[in-house]
Amino acid sequence: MISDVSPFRQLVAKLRRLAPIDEADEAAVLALPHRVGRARARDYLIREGSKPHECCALIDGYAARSKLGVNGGRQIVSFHIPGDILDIQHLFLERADHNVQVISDATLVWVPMAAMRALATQRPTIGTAFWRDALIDASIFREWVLNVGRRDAKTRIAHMLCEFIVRRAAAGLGTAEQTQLPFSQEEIGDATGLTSVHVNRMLRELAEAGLIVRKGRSLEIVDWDGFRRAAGFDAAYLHLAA
Amino acid sequence: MISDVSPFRQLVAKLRRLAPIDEADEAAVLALPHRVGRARARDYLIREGSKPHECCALIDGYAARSKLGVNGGRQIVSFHIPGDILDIQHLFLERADHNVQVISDATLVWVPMAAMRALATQRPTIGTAFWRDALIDASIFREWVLNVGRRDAKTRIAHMLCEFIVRRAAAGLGTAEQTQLPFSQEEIGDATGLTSVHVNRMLRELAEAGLIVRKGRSLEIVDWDGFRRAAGFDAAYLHLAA
DNA sequence: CGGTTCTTTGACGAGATTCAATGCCGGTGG
DNA sequence: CCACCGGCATTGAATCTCGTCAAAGAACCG
Repeated sequence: MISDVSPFRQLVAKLRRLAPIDEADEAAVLALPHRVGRARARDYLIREGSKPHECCALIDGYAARSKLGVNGGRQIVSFHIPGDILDIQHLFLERADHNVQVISDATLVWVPMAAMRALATQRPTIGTAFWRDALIDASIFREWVLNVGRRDAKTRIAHMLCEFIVRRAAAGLGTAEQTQLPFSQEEIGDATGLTSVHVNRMLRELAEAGLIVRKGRSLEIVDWDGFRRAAGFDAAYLHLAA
Repeated sequence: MISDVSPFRQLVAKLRRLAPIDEADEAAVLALPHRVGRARARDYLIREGSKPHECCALIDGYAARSKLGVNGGRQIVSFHIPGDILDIQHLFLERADHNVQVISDATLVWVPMAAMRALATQRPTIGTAFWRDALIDASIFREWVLNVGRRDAKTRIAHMLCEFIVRRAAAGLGTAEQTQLPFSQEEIGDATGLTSVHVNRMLRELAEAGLIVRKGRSLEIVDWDGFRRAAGFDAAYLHLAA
């Protein structure tokens, strides 16, 4: 399929939200050597222990980072939306310390790591955008430690969903009430440190409280303010204002 | 007290472990404008919501990053040792999204943020070291999400202590058997998402298993291999080899 | 349609929290 | 030097949240 839209459109939009990049910066991104790829739900993009030589960014679909516990249990440590760079850490770290998987069918753009590194150094504003992106990622991980460590199951699930919706909205991908959340209950469990069984029970309670509606396998928020309040969600840690 | 040792000695050593910095790089660090400060156990260095204009690094003592839950519960998200930069994130993010507290009496060096930022851009190798430091921090946060989300209480505590000991050893601050761990049981609980009561019970079991010895308020590992095995600890995520 | 994946529900058990009381240690001041 | 005090550590009992196991039902896919 030949498209008149650059595979870097979402990425450029994201970088623009992170730093005041100019036209030369944008041109440099668009000129990056690359290939576009597709992946199907559950495909691995990066495996723990590997040494990635390409950097990939999401064009369409959703992805998750995860680690495996000794008992075989999976812990998802973050979710990603179109425009996100999925492995900026390998600009400066050789070996992957976690897995990256898509959780829906997805389209991706792959760029040689060396080209990304060169871009970051030759275009300082883009370098700053990369820095901010990595630091915001770290802030999100900290919030997840708090989420999993100190919130009860219902609040925990709601908080994780709030974050996803707010990030999605900030990327111009739809408001809370419009968003169909793409997670299975098992994925929600793996992200919150709960079992899918318990996630199911909590979702039922959230539905009984009139905050969400479950339609088949996906769910929607119907009372955003109430939901946000139930989650105790404060978006400050996302550092959305540039 | 006038000292012939630079307040940047530990920091330079750390940067050297992260990237091949040369003598000019080192000279640039040593020439940084700065002031040395002291703090007492439990003092705050950075408060959530503030806008730091100085960057601080630990010279002596220990520190922790923490966030507060709605119910008032504290979640510690990382511990820090001498040489660590405590707020590299504020090079590119305006507002603090978490607290930084010292957990023992400590000595610190403060550098204007603008000077640190200039150092990172004018000395590319130091910039790389900063990048690696930030990315390794993020890797540690990911491991903590897994730790708190998917490991049982005893393993969780052991894992967190293993990490601390290994990082300390990597900084040349003593081996496992020599190390007197400086944590109260409440701090261990806040770091692992447990109550101090339950931490107490788990420490007793670890002691009964002959892995640790508790002396008054501090504790020591007596069987490092066994302890490491009990924790299921694999140091890969610390990215120690440069 | 047939198989697979995901959801739902119940009964039971385990692990962690809560509450409350006691003991220990180090520091401070009389 | 001793008495007191505050911060931690320790312990037990009762409780509760969440996990485990198991089975059945619903939605989606080719």
